Amino acid sequence: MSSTVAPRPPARRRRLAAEERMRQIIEAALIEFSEKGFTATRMDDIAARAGLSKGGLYAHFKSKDQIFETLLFKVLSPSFNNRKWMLDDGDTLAEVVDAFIAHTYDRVTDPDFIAALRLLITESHRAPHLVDYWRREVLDTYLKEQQTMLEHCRARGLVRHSPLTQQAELLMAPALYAAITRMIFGEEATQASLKDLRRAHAQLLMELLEPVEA
Amino acid sequence: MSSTVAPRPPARRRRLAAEERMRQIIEAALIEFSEKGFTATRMDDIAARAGLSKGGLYAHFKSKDQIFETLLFKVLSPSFNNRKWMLDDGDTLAEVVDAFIAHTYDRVTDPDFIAALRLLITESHRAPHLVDYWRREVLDTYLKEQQTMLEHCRARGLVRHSPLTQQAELLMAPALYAAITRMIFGEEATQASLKDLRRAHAQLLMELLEPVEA
Amino acid sequence: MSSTVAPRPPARRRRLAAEERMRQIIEAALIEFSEKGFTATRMDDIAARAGLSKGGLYAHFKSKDQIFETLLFKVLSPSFNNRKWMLDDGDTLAEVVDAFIAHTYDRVTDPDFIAALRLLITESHRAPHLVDYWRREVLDTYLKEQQTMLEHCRARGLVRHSPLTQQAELLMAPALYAAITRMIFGEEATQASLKDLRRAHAQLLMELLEPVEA
Amino acid sequence: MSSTVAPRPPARRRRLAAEERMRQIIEAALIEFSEKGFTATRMDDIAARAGLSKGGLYAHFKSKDQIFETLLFKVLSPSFNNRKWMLDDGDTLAEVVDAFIAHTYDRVTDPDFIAALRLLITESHRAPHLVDYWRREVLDTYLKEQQTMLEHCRARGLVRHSPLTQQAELLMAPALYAAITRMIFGEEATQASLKDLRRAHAQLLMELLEPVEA
DNA sequence: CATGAATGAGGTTTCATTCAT
DNA sequence: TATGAATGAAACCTCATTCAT
Repeated sequence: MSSTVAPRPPARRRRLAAEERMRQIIEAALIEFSEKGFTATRMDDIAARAGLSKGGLYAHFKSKDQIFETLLFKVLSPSFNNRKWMLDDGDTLAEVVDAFIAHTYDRVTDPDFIAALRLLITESHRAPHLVDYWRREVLDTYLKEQQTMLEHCRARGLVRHSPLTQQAELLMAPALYAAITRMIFGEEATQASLKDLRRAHAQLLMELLEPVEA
Repeated sequence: MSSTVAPRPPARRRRLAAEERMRQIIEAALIEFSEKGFTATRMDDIAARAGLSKGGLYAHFKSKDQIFETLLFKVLSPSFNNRKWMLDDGDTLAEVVDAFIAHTYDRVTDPDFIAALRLLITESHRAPHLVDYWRREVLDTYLKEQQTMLEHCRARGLVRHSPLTQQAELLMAPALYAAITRMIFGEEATQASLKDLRRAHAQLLMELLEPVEA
Repeated sequence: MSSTVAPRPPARRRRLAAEERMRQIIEAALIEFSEKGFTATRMDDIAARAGLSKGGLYAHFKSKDQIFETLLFKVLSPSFNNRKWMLDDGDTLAEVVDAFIAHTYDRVTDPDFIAALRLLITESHRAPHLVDYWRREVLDTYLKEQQTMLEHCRARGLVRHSPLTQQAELLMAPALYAAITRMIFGEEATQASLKDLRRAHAQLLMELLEPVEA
Repeated sequence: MSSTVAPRPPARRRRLAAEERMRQIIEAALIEFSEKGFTATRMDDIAARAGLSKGGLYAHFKSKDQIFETLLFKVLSPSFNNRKWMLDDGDTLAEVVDAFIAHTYDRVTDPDFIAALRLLITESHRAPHLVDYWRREVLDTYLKEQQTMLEHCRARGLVRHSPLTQQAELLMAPALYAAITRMIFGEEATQASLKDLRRAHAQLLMELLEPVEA
């Protein structure tokens, strides 16, 4: 891309606390790995984005693999996925659905989330143990919580019984569709269709959850 | 030099053999690229799976990139996506939905389809022109056809108006969810949940499309 | 040493049978490893001496370690040490001693032998299993054979009983002394003292083995 | 800044500490260099063994090479080789031989001596001037002293004329054999054979030096 | 056409040395 | 002085590509 030789700014040596540097490295790695994949990402890429030299990475991580594992561990920890997808309580169905849609599509347009999801799809095979753990302890837990919340809303007469209340995955499937589309076609190319899908998604939830009138 | 010129071998045969070899190479490349990504796949890997030596590949393709482009071109051509996702006509809603679900989940469990989708997510940025073309000429066309078909069914009183009839993506979003799950967790680990999701997906379609009784 | 840039002869690519190349590589490695030690030897050094490029080495050996192990295995196999140290039969004690001394000091001045011994001293810890095997199966066997031969000569009245006939190591200890001296001080610096030592060594054997007159 | 100037710590003490540190570093370097060779030894290894950090080494030595030279200089100085190999005077031949054997094999089992000898074999080429000096001023001097001592004993009728009295190297060659064996096979594996060799060595000296009865 | 040895560019990793703290 | 993060120059190794056979 940029074939001009960099003018080489002498780049004064900056010494940071190890913890801070590690944070920067992991953040850089998330972007690079997600954009290009594990193998196509060079240590130089990560180093440049983290603002130190290639060799400097090795003061904090033993290997490229270890950077990856550390990164994936962070990305898969419950705290990373900060509960914003959650269906929440509310006074009316419209409120509940609107809040859910808002949270969900915030997430879908969050670069860090897209990056993490892409990482999971493309490179999760490199750390099967982490992925197994994540599925059992994070994803399944989240789905069960959703289900419980739906039951709760149904008990209050806020929603009706529907396939969604059986399989919480259906709640967010359209948003995943949007995320994948974004991954493949890019942000700009999917701006418009995202809005349409989001609106239709909301309508779908309303239609499926609206209690039948007596 | 001093010997007689070797008789030209029958051209027809050789040409066929070459074409067959190329098919094998592309098939091998699809699997390897999809499993490991473009950069992590070695020419040796493709060669081994295609049953010839590394050097032999270069008799058929000029470079790794050319293999990739040829492969992506095939994968993105309408013929690869052999129309099985299509919502089809039928006599009752149940028939229509059942056929759609059957076709769709056949696809989701087809290794070649999973491989192609993964390739698209992971490596599509390597050939933006192909992806652009595919979106416009194949994907959007397909979605429009779906929409038309839904209109047709509605006109016949087979389905009712619903968010689905506005955004055909919603029709298959749960199946995409299943496909992504398979990609991340593998075939074995998602066998059971796939069946549940499939059933719930069918119910969802029924509930959303069933005409309201007068 | 030679700070001038090599004029880079285009070095036509020569394709050899794998076996022949491996022989050349091992021969080159023996010299380089022995001269500089394992770690200080670069793959480039071995490659240059073997007449191919660094990358080419990896067509024949998986790693530097594998080159080393293969080399040590060859060096420690009985065939490498071609039995020239052996005390042999003869008609008179002088003949026996002269033959032994000749064989032994031929060995001590053989660059390949010096290289192997140096390798053994400096780098044997890298392959303890090979060294263990060698001690048990090669060295101890050789010492036992020597002892047997001494017994045989004694039975024939050719030599008398002496500490040497109990510990065959004493037979060649002075030659090892010479070898070590050569290693430390180099060939040129030890030329003269080698001759003196050799003569004294022969006299020592005569004096210790000469049967006492009745 | 606003506080009182720190009182200068007693200069004497600090200087001593530095000297002690250097001693520790050199001792650590002897072990590490001897075990792994110069190139394979990392500054970290030396630092760890000397009980400070890598950077700390540079407060005392300018470079790895300087550590090495300083070390070799110490190891090759006459004081290091504290005269224990010397053949000494005595009242009877048995006494002389026993003392010599005791001193010599003490040396052979001294880890520092083994380390130094190994260093000499492996890495002496890095400081040819030191080695040259050592050969001329230390080793040859020592051999000459031995020779003189043998002459002295012979004059007293304690020993007879023999090849040993011509080439003092023969006196200790078997001990060198033992040392080399120890280097290659390790301490444990050579415990038993060392005792045998030592006994035979003593007998050999007796047999070669015992004056002939009139 | 096919093979696989060979090349050379480029990637990961190591490590002596420097320097901010 | 001491520490250890940071640098940069290699070193090992990989792999797309070429080419002799």
